[in-house]
Amino acid sequence: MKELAKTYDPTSIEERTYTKWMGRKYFHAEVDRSKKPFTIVIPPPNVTGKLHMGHALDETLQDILIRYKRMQGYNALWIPGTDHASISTEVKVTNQLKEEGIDKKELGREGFLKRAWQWKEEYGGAIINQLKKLGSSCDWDRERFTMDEGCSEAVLEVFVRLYEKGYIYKGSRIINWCPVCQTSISDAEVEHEEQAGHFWYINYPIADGSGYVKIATTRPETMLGDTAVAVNPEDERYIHLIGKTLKLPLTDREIPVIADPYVDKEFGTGCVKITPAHDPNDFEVGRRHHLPEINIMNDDATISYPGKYQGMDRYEARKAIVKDLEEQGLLVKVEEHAHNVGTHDRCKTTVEPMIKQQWFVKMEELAKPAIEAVKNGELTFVPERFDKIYLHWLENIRDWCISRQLWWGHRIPAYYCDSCGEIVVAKEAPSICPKCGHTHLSQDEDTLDTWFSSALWPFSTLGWPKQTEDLDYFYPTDVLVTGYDIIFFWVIRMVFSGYEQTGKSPFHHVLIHGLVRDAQGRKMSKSLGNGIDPLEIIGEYGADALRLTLVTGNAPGNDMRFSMERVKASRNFANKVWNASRFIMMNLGEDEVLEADLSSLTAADKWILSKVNRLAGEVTANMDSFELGIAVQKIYDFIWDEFCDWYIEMVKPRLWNREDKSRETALWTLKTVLIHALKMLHPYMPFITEEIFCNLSGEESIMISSWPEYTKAWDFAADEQAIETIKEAVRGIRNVRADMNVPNSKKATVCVVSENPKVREIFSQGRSFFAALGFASEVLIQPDKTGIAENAVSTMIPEAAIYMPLAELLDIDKEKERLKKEEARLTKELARVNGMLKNERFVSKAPAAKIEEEKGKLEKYTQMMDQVRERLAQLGE
RNA sequence: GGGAUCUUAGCUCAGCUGGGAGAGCAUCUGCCUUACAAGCAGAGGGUCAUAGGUUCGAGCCCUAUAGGUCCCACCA
Repeated sequence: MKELAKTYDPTSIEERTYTKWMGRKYFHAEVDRSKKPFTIVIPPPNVTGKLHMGHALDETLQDILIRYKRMQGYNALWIPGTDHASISTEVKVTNQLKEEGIDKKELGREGFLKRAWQWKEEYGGAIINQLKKLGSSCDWDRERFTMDEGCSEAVLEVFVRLYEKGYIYKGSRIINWCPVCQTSISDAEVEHEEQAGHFWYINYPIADGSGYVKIATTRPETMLGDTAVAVNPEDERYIHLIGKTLKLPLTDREIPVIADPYVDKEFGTGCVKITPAHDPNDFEVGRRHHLPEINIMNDDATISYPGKYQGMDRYEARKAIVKDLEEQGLLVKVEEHAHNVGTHDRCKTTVEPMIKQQWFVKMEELAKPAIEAVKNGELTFVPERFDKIYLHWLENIRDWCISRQLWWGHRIPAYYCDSCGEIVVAKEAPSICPKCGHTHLSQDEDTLDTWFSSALWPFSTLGWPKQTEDLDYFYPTDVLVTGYDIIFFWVIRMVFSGYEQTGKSPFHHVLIHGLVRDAQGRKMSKSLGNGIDPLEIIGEYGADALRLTLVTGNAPGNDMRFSMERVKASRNFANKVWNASRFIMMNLGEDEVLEADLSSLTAADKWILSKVNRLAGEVTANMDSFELGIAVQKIYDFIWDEFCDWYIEMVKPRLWNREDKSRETALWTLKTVLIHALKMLHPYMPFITEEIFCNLSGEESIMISSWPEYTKAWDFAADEQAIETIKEAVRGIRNVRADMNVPNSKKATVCVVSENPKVREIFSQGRSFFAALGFASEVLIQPDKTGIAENAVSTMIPEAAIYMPLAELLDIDKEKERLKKEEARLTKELARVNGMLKNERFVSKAPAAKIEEEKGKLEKYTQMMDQVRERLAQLGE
């Protein structure tokens, strides 16, 4: 047994403890058929990333679950790893090259990839080390990377399978194009934001000179690509125009007026310019009417349409076009108009819809089992409300554009015959064209969306496509912990991929958490500079304090605010635990072996055992239903309020007295209850609990100790009740002393009067600590008021009256005032209870237990009221 | 346009299947009581957004309203 320092210093302990855990391979899990597996895969942080509060929360929740299950005897496996993060990494490497004066394109694909891998090796590990600082008990021997050999193999396998099944196709579709990143992006990557814009009304002359058709647009520059104007077929205003030809201003082209029900008669002018190549709706209309698709832009969003505007940026062209229309008298009017524009979530550039050849995943069939999974309960979200979000997205899903015009990522395994153009999709490059026999085939230049590989993460990390032992045993995983912000990107894609490739949901539960915001409730962001670095918090207050802060008072799916006050409160709790332990260890002898049989325990001992026992039951239930915030709150309250503030104080007189026969049982109880509580706290605060546990128990590690279970043997309801009675008396005494301004140093005789012999027995047994807690010089216990001074101060509890002869201090008026306040409170309570019990409908309809409970209260309050009234009468009221 | 969510003490938030309003911080009053001043003992402070409804009973369930946040959506 070691002496502990006076305040808890996390820094040295955390480092040493984590090294110990790693050395002993506690985090490592192997297939063991004698145990049930419990598996979590980490949401792989980006290799470009630096640990932020969002990660800290995410990892903390996972670590809590893993440590909990490990202690419960499960074979707990937490697989860590990182994501290659195609776009962000590519941007970072490109910028790094730029600083060296190297142009990515000049360097070439191979050279670039070499640099990117170098970059990954150099910086990619940083976040992993940061995760370790949090105490994460990941199996680092199984660390993976979405572009490592195994994951890449899985990607190829899935791509080929889906292609052969017809679920992956290449096609010319309208996609979202980012002119800055110069790549296509998926629908999920487009953020819609409302922007203030304009509505330009423009006259398109009718070719036969019979007038104009007035259209309204928010993007006049796209008119260069117009190939029709559409009206609603039922719009009587325009029926006569259908089939006519219009002169497209600023061009030498003529375009038809067509009818399509897509047009809303009520909106704008009822005439819509159709630009199939630059608007998703127009694209659909165009395909329906076989309209030409005229691409008017280059990849950087400059105008490619031949003529005056060629080479201008899209916004520059907009101004020029508006100006020219105005000069030609074709601009009718301009209105202010707020509309939604799509932006690229990475770089915030306004996305340009464009028609391009891209690879897509056909979603309709794949989505079905994923929808069914939630509907039939194979997959559950915590909290449940995310079901709707998930289902709504899946039920309205569109095909997934998976090709990216980037180099960093999984290159699409499609090969084109240089001679006949045949497409071959295969895991390995074909040496010969199966169609024409030509020997030159070149691979598709594009790479896959970064989420394509993350979608396979729960099984690719376990060895899939090989049917490994690991896969068979650890898959499907149990819980996925992630933020609501990536349900669409990741969760959905993992689920349908899991069903398609493995026939199972990749996990049973999805625990959703919210965002960590700053103290003002703002998102933490680089641009605002309001981010708090988790590592700094760990350095100053310890990982345990940070972890506790992140889970307390937070319900699943809800955002939270992070403030230093809360961190300090957590740190203070760590210190509290530390000092309670220090106290116990100071009192334990050097090599004392403690043994206690339950019959030798005092009521106080049984009371605290009973409490910690019930706590174990409740905490287990809360944790099983992912109510981690509630669970830790209960542990916190137990340790601080019940164990430290009451039990330790109760037990002190027994410890001071070496002769006391119950000293040993007190020590045993202290140690036993503390260990129990530490175990429950361990998943939340792994470091401090490990340090104390090892010092206290001499055992190897709390991590591998067993989780406390509720046991009937420790259920002592009668003793709990007895101690609660004494606590009530102590509270009463403390109140009296506070009200009367009696310092604790001034001790007084305390007299307990109760007609009930059982109650007298309770106080008699708890005499020593009752005296200590109530600052009594002497405790008298008697059946009646014999010998009690007329002017003693009193406080009432059910079945007993407590008197304190503080004659010199007693202010009769003040005493009356106190009693009257009590009388008023009781009157209110009695009115409430009587109101219920006299209500016939309550008595006839409420459950029997509830009625009994209220009857009990009635009795208790009546007794107290009698005592108060009697005392008041005695004082001449 | 659709949907979700929030509105509880001065601040930040809990409150599980409906059964006497809670925590942390802050404020105030006493305490350096031999584990802890990062502490101990107390106190004050809330018509649980508003209006209805269901129920013996509503912070919790239902409906509407107001305000905030977020997500989705092809009205040019």
